[in-house]
Amino acid sequence: MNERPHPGMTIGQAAAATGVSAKMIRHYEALHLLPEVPRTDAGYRQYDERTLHTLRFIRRARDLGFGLDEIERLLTLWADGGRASAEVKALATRHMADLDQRIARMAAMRRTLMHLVHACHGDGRPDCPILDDLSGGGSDPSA
Amino acid sequence: MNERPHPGMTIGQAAAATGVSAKMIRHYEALHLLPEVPRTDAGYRQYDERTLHTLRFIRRARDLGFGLDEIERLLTLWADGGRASAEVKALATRHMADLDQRIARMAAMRRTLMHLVHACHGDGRPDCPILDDLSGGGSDPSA
DNA sequence: TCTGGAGCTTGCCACGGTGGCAAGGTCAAG
DNA sequence: CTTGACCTTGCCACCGTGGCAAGCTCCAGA
Repeated sequence: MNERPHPGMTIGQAAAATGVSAKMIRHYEALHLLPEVPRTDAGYRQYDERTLHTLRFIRRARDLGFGLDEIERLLTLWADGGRASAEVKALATRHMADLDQRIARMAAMRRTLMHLVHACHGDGRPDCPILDDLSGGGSDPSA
Repeated sequence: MNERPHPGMTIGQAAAATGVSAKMIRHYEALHLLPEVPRTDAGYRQYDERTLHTLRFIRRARDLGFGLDEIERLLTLWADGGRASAEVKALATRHMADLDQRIARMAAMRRTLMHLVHACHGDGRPDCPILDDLSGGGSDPSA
C-alpha cells in the first residue's frame, strides 16, 4: 500500500530488528511460516515491514512456548479476517493445558528432589539418601 | 551375592523388568552408562541382577529429570564407596535449581496465556486479544 | 581502483532423548 | 522344517537452535 518501498532490510538487519536470529529466519522460511521473500539481484533476501511484523509475531508466540506447528496455525488464523476467535482461544487453551502438564511433572520431580536433598546431610561421608532412593529405596511412599 | 547365576535375561526381558525400552538399554550401553554386557554365542546380550539394578537406577534418575550426563556422574558416585555425599547433594541441588528455572519460565508463559485466554470471548467473531497480543499489542504491561 | 572485512548464500552436522524401520540372524514350539 | 517371536546393527526422524565451511557480494577506506 505504501508506494515508497522501504529500503528493504537484509536478513541481518531483520534479525536485529526482531530478535529472531538470521538462522531461524531462514528456517522459518523453509518451513513456510513466512510468506514470499523477495531477493535482490545478488540473491540477498529483502525484508519489508510486513514480514518484520510476522517475525515479531512468531517471536512472541515462541516466547509463549507455542510450537512451530501451532504457530503456523496461529499465523493462518491471524491472516484470516473471517476467523472465529473461538479457534484461537481453543488453541491457546490447549497449549496452556500442555504447559500445565509439563509444569506439574517438573514440580513433582522438584518435590521429590527437595525431600531427598533435605534428607542428605551433604558432608564428607558417603552415606546418602539420594543415592539410596535412586538405588531402589525409591519405593518410599512418603515422597 | 546369589551364587546361583540367574539364567541371564535377554534385552527384552530386561526391558520388561526395568521399564527401560530395549532401544534405550542399547543406547545407554553405547554411552557407557552400563558396565560390560556379556553376550551369548549368538551375540545376544545377557543381563544379570546387577545390571538390572543399574538400569532401575537410571530409570529412576530419568524420572527425576536428570540428564544422561548427570546420571553418568551419579552412577560413578554410586559405585564409589568413598564418595562424599556433599557432591551428590550438590548435583541434585543444581538440578533442582535448573528445574526451578524451567518451571518459572513455563509458569510465566502460563500466566500470560491465562490472561489472554481470559480476555478472549472465544465465539464466532474474529476479534481476538490473543492475536492482538501476538501481533504487537504484546507490550501490555499488566500481563 | 584495489582491497579487506563484514555480511550474505547454501548445506551439512550437532545437541538430548526417544521412536521407527529395514535387513538379517536365532531360538523355541509346533 | 516351518513359523513367529525375538535378537542384532544401522540409519532416519523428531524440535528448535547453534556452528562451521566454502563461496559470493557489498561497502568503505587507502
